[in-house]
Amino acid sequence: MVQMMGAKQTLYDSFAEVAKAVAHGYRLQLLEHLAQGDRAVEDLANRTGITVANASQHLQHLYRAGLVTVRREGTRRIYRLNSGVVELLAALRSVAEAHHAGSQQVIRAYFAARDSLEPVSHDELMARLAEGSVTLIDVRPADEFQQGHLAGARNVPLAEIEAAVARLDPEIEIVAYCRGPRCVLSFDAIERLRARGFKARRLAEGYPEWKAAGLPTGQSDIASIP
Amino acid sequence: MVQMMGAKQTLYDSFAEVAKAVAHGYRLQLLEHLAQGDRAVEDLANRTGITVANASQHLQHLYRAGLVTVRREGTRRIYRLNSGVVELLAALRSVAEAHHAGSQQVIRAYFAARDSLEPVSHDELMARLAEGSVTLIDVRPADEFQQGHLAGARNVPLAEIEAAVARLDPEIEIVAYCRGPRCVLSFDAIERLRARGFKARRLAEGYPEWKAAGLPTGQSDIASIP
DNA sequence: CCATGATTCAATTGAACTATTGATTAGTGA
DNA sequence: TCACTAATCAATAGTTCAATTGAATCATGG
Repeated sequence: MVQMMGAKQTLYDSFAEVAKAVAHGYRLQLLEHLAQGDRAVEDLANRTGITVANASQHLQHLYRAGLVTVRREGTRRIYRLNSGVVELLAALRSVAEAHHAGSQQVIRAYFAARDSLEPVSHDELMARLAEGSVTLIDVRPADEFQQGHLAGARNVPLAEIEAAVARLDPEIEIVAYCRGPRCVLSFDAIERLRARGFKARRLAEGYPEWKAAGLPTGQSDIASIP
Repeated sequence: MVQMMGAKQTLYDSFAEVAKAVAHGYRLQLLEHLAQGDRAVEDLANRTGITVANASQHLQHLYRAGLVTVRREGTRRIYRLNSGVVELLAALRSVAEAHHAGSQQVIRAYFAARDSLEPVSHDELMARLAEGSVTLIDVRPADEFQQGHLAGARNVPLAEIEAAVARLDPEIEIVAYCRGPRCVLSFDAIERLRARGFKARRLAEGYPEWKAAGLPTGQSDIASIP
C-alpha cells in the first residue's frame, strides 16, 4: 500500500476508509441505535454499554467517514445517521447472513427455534393494514417509538406486553416489529403473544428499513431527545 | 470489546468481520476485478500490481469473510465473487460519494472535468438498444469481454479505439461502458471519440452492476481463464 | 517419480487500531 | 463568576493487522 498511489489506488483507499468505519462491533451497534433516531453521546453510551469517552471516539470515527453528522443542542452533541447508511448496513447483513460462517453460526445459536415464525414482508403488511385485518405493534421502548414509527402502529414496549395483552383483540392477527431484522425484541414479543393464544407474526425488518424504503411513518410530538 | 459477549455483541462482531474484509484498498481492487469474472491468484496479482503472496493472503481473507469462493482448476485456484457482494460495494460507493470528504476530493481531482459527460442510465440504454439507435461498445480488454458482457455490445478495447474508429458509423450515437462507475477506461474512450467528432456518452455503471441487476448479458465461448 | 509452476504457509518487522485513564474544553444556570 | 454537566482530547499500553521473505505444498506433465 506504500506505493506511487495512482488515481485508482487512492480512490479505493478512500472507499476503504468508509468501510473501516463500519468494521467494528461497537460502531455497528451505535449505527443501529442511530437508525432509530437522533441520539446524544451519553445516551448512546448508556444504550450500548460502552464508556462515554470510548463512544465519543467511535462516533468521531463515524463522523470522519461520513456516516453521521453532528449538531449541538445546548451542552450535548446530537448525532444523526446520514442517508444511504441503512442501505449499506442492509447489504452488509445480507452478505454476512448468506455467506459468512461465523454470522450464520451466531444466528443459528440465537435465532434457531425462532426462525419458524415466518415473517411478514413490507408489501404484505401494507396490504393487510389497508384492509384493516391486523393489529400492528411496535415493541421498542416508548422513547424510540416517539421519535418515529410505522404509520398505524401502536406502542407496546416489550416490558409491558403482559399487561397490554388484555387490551388486544384475540380475534385479530398481530404483527410486531422493532429495531431491525435481527433485533430480539419482536422475537420475544411473538413468543409471549403466542403463548397466550394470540395469532402473532413478526415483520421481517424493523423501523429503519421501513423508513428507508420510503413507506409511511408517524412521529409523536413529544420532546424528541430524552 | 472484551466483555461478556451477549448475543447482540457477537452478532455485531460477526458482521464487523465481513466489513473488515472490504476495509482495505487492495481487497476492494481484487473484488472489482473478480466482479468482471472468475480469476486465478496470479492473474489477480498481475492485474492489481501486488505480489502473489500478498494477493493470496488477501484472497484468503475475503474467503474467510464469505465474500468469495474458490475452486481448483489444475494447479491454480480460481476465485469467484459471491452473490450480493456487488450490491454491497455499490452501497459502500454510494455512501462514500455522498458523504465522505476524502472520496469526494479524489473524485473531484480525477473525474472533475469528466463529469460533464452526462451518463446514460440502465433504463435509457435498454430503450435505445431496443430501438437500435445506439452503438454499444465495451472498452475493457478482450479477455474480460469474453468472460461476459452486456447483450448487444461490441468489444473495442481502449488500446485499439483509434483503429476501430474507422469502422464506426459517425451518424449513430455511441455508448461506452467498462468495469464500473469509477473505472477510467470509458471516460477515456468518450473523450477520444468526442475528439474525433463522434457523439458519445458513458453508461453510468459497468458490467458487474448491469449483470447484478439481472439485465441481459452475453458471453463468448472462448476458454474462460486466460 | 522428478521437475515445474501455482499457490500457500510461517515467521518477522513495523505500522495501525482500540480501550483506558485523567485532564481539558465548552456550554448552562445559579 | 462558579459549580456542574457533556463531551472531547492526549497519552499510553496492549493488541491486531499488513507486507516481505523464504520455505513448503500440491497437482501436472514429461
